[in-house]
Amino acid sequence: MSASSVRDVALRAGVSVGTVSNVLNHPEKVSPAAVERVQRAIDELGFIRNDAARQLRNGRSRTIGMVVLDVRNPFFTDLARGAEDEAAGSGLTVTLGNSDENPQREATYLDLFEQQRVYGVVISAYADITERLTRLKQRGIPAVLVDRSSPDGPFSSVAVDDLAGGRLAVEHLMSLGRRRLAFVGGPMGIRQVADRLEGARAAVASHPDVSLEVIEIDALSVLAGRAAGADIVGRSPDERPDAIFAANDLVSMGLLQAFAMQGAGVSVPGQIALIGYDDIDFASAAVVPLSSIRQPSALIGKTAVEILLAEVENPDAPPHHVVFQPELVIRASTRG
Amino acid sequence: MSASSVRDVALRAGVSVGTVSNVLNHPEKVSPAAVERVQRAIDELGFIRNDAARQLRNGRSRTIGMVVLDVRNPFFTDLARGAEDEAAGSGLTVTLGNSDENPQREATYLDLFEQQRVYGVVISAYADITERLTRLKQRGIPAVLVDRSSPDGPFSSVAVDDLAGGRLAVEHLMSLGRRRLAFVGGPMGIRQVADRLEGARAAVASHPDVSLEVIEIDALSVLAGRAAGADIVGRSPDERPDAIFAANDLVSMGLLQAFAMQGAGVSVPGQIALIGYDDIDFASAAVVPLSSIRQPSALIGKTAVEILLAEVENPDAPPHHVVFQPELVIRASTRG
DNA sequence: TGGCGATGTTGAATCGATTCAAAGAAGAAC
DNA sequence: GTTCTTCTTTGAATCGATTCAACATCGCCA
Repeated sequence: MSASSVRDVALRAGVSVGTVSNVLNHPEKVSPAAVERVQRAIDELGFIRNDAARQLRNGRSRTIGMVVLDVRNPFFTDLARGAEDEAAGSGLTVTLGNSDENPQREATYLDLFEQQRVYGVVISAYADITERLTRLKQRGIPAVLVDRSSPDGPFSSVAVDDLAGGRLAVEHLMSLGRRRLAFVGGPMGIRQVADRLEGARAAVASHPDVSLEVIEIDALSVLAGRAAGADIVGRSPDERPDAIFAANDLVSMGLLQAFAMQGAGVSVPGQIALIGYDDIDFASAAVVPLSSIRQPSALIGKTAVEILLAEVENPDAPPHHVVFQPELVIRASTRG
Repeated sequence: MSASSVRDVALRAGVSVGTVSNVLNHPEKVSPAAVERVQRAIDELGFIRNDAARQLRNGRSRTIGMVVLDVRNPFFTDLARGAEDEAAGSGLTVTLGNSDENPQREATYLDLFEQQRVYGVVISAYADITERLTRLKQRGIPAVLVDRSSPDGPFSSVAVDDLAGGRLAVEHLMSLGRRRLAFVGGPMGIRQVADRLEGARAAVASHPDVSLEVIEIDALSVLAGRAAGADIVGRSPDERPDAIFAANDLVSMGLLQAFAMQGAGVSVPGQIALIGYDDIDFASAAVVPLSSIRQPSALIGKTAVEILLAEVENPDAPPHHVVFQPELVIRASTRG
């Protein structure tokens, strides 16, 4: 019934608690005979280490805290999976929190992780949390920002060049001969969104005959995309854009749903060419397979954890900044 | 730099550690003046409770461990979200683990949760883990099975009636006049898959003119669905089924991709009607919007946590078993 | 035989929050 | 002034794994 402790194991094996602990943590320091006896005692008693006690003593937990903007977005689950696999290699776990683009929730998770004295934090930030992260750092908890390039900031980051991504997307749309472009995304407070838009603007800047309308939405979700799409459908045909760059694939899927809806009858790519961002699995399975800007999601997560591990080893090293390049994936939604 | 403890707070506030602890946990037992002084000291020192120490003393953590078959399946993220929201109401957190339909990973997570002395476990089981769960229970850690009806088992469960779901799906396909049905799903070791198939078989049983072919796949993923779809496309047209019931929406999306692929040219629902299971958001955004069997995913998660909380209060109560009824959602893939 | 190094083992001290029996303070009642 | 209540506060003991200085043992060589 009651859990057994190292003391019970020691008693049973006829050794001291120190030896039991050594068997668990530094078996090379213990004689084979003792290891054997302790192992048997552990098995017989069904002893399981108490993590809380280990943590208390060690001062830090074996868990990495991760916060993402939206767990329902496959991009982030892929990211988390990459992080988890890398962490597992060092015997660490990942706790995944979902901020839902809500500063309140984001802060709550960071507080929680601080209470838990997590090993480190990997976060796709929404609000400006420099202050909180600084406090964590003072406590000895390093943080790595993901999906956000902040080459000047005090914290390490792993990101994809969203400016380049935005440029890629819009240049592709222009290469199709489209001239009345629109960007659908938001909230603009999200750095990634702002960067993608900025990249788009830069690409358009050198083409005086091309216009770029910005349609701001309040979340990067299928629902928000669908609502924006319904608005566009409601316009007279000549006021609609002839190509849309959506801030991510969920939004572009929502747009597509609105366009394909009975009675809407906006053809993609005929009337409107459509490109998204992230290249999630579902993008290729949409009504019209969606073009997208691919990010190496799992690799981003993996890299973030690698950096985190390095920072725990060497807390005073200057921040690392890794930037991956995105890749254009062309499918039916921008073809023909 | 170094974190401050209750001792530091007590010193600064000029009270004893007991009083500080009482302010944190039972403020009603402390005089307003003392509460005020302690609060100020906490703020000034930036004191943050050490969870490991609390846990060690309390014997159990404030985290619920959850294991699902596939985090990339929106059904499970919805489930997790429902659980998380309910848990938050009681000041609890949820750690989400992903077994990937892998008994090894599943076991690893359960071990980890046992080490962590989690508050309770919510699991969508893959392998037979009765033994492990029993051990957890002896340790005082209750478990609730989700997405699996086991009315006779020793553990509480929250599920959807998959037999009924299978029946619903197949009856719908038959009502369209289809006669050469196929079930695509697997591995059969997954109870939910087996139940859905059994429901399908039961529905077919009373229709001697209807056949049900079983196409077993090795994972419930888009990829596995696509592979199965390619096989079907490779058959001569008169050997193909005229309706398919897929074990979940990911599989049906994979099938659909294969059918819609250039050169495949299998029309849905013209040549093959297609219905999935779970009714994930993406199902309605597919090439052909997919019919499905809807499960109240968030509600399942929420209910599981409710039961868990009750079991911690009252460990000796007999297991609870909740079964929700699924719902048929008809879309273009089985229309016309 | 004594001395030295190498190798293994010991167990008290430690991490930090919580608990609870005991002591203290303030007030009420006689 | 004394006794009883009631309300607060105190601080040592506790949870369980880990650490590390001190101790024991053994073999080896001078």
